[in-house]
Amino acid sequence: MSSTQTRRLLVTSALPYANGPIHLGHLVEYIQTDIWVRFQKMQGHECYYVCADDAHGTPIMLRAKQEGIEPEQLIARISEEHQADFSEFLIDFDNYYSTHSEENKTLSSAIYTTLRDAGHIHKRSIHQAYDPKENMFLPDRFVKGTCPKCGTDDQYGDNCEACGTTYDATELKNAVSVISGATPIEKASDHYFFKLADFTEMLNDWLSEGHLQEETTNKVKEWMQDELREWDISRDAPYWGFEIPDAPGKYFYVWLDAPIGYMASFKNLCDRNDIQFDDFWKPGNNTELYHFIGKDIVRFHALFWPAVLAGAGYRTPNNIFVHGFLTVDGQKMSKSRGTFIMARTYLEQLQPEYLRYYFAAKLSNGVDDIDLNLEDFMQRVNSDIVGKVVNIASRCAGFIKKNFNGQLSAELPAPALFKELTAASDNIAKLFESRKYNQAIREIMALADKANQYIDDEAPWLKIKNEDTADQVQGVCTQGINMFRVLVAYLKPVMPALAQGSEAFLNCAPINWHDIQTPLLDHQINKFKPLMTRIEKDKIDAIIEASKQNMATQAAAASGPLADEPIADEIEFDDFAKVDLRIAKIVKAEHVKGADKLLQLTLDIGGETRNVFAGIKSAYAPEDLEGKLTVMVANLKPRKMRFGMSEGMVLAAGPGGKDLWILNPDDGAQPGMKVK
RNA sequence: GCCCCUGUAGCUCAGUUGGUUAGAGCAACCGACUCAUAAUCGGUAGGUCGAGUGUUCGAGUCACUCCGGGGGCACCA
Repeated sequence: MSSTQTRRLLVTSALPYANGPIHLGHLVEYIQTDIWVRFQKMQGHECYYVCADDAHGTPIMLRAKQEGIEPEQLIARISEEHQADFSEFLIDFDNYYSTHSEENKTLSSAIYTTLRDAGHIHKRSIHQAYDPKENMFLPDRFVKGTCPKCGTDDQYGDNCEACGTTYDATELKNAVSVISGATPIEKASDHYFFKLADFTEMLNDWLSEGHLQEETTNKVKEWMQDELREWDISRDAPYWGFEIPDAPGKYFYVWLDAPIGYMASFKNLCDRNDIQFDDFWKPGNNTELYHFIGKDIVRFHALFWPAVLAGAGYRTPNNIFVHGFLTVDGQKMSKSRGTFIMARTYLEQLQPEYLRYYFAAKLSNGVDDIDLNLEDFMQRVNSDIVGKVVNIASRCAGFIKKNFNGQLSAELPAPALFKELTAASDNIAKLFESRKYNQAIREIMALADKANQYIDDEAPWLKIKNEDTADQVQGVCTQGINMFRVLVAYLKPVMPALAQGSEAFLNCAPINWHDIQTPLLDHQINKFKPLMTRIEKDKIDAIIEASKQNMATQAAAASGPLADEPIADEIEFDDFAKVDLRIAKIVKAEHVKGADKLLQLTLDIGGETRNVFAGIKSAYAPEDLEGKLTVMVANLKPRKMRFGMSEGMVLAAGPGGKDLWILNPDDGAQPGMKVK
């Protein structure tokens, strides 16, 4: 790996959406990328790391409206927050920009125009749900109603969570706009499509060149088996984004200008420095382009993006590095459990490098999810970094300072052992290069164990007491401190601040990958100060507690139940009276084979029993329900469901998932009593 | 529903093209040491490799089924 050639690399992380704060899930990617970039730079390569806020799209437009501000104000504020979080996590972008920029507008328009002129854009009319009150077309996620197939209420406009049917938003029954509560109408509109199928051959070739991880290639090939459909790249006004040059009232869909945002951010960097943009984006140059992304956006990056680039005369990426998602304590991050942790919440309690180290210790080059196990996190960081690595410097520094005036010896007493550590350099470099950080960390820690063993064997604390051996102590500790220096060099991409602190202690120039072959000898070092302290349990508890509270206040503010689901239109008393609500006793509750969300309930309503399927499996175990009283709609027309007839409906409140609560009458109510 | 990934000691993970008594770190326990941020060193113990069936002379490693976890099924960013 001692490549003497300087590589030229451009690296990106996915653009965070300018609609909310950075959380630990996001950070997996930025930390993974940052480590890789720092490693490349340490190798002496010319490497640029760019990113930007993804600042367009309907959700941002709506959120700004809700807050009563302009979208520009919203994205400016979010961008500031994002950048503060990244910077404190030591994510060292060469440029952090926004997709709402002149550069991006110019590039998006130019790319679109080229594609259009080459015949890759197709215009046709489509029918879409339209909110007559807000005068806007509604994305599927902004329409809710009753599933046309199974009759489940409160489903989004794309597919039914209960029966899994997919449909158009226009097919929903009793549909309402999530924004205004109005009934959407169907309206035709011209949309612009990118003819992805034109690039089928190009993409097949590109895939077979082995650019992607094996798992990703397989996934994309699977998609390629179906005919590649046209990709809708336009949205109707009102929309927050760039207007399409030749189509007034039509805007680029956010997913078109977002990846172009990578280019725009880099363009902005080039214009401020002496870098040739075309060297990195035009074909035929000896530069490398890499995108780090999560597995949720593979489709956009591995199909659309290369096709768009190729169609517009640009180069395609060398690779797209896909990583998995973050789970916390083995499960999806959860707001109610307090494991939906914001970057800011973490930073208020703990240092960023703990997390950088832990992620590094778990990240591989695969797409598997990684788990942040909080107990393990604490133990691992404390043991590896504080107990093993930093300890080496800590236990040697005192002797050197006290007995030898801070002066290192002129030679190493165990050069072979030192060589053993430095000889690992190539292998560790190879592991970083191939993003097997977990293996690199394992190697580094094994070396740290060797260093501690050496010091134990030499027992400087005994040697110092004996006049015959006291002068050996300088050598032993010099050996220890030099081994520490090698370890810090290996860890520097992961823990740059630790490295900086170590450089101050060692009184040496910034450590790079290749210096370590030469030990520091006959050299004055500074007083040792703790370079890293242990993680304490109460800090972690504080993070969980604060995360729970965050969510509570956030839920209460902008996106409360009333905001999410506005109160429906007024009704007459007679309309209400039609609904016959009865107290019901749950006599039996059981799982339904094959159903993800349903429980089958047997309800006693005072002499009569009803069979009801309720979509509450995510929140209740059958045994928790049996014997309970609740409220049901008793005169609802029986509905045939996949698993049988459902003869009524149980009333429950809440957004869904774990957060779902069935109604409970006060004590004294009896099965069959009418609720009025 | 269809599809993908995943399930190895208490925890986090290694386990190469199927081949001898399944490995490591942390935690636990015992011992040593006291230079060091209750750090370090040596040792001990701990696993029916999610469950079952199959293929095979032989399976953690291949196939199928089931169970648990994560995710995808575009127009949602």
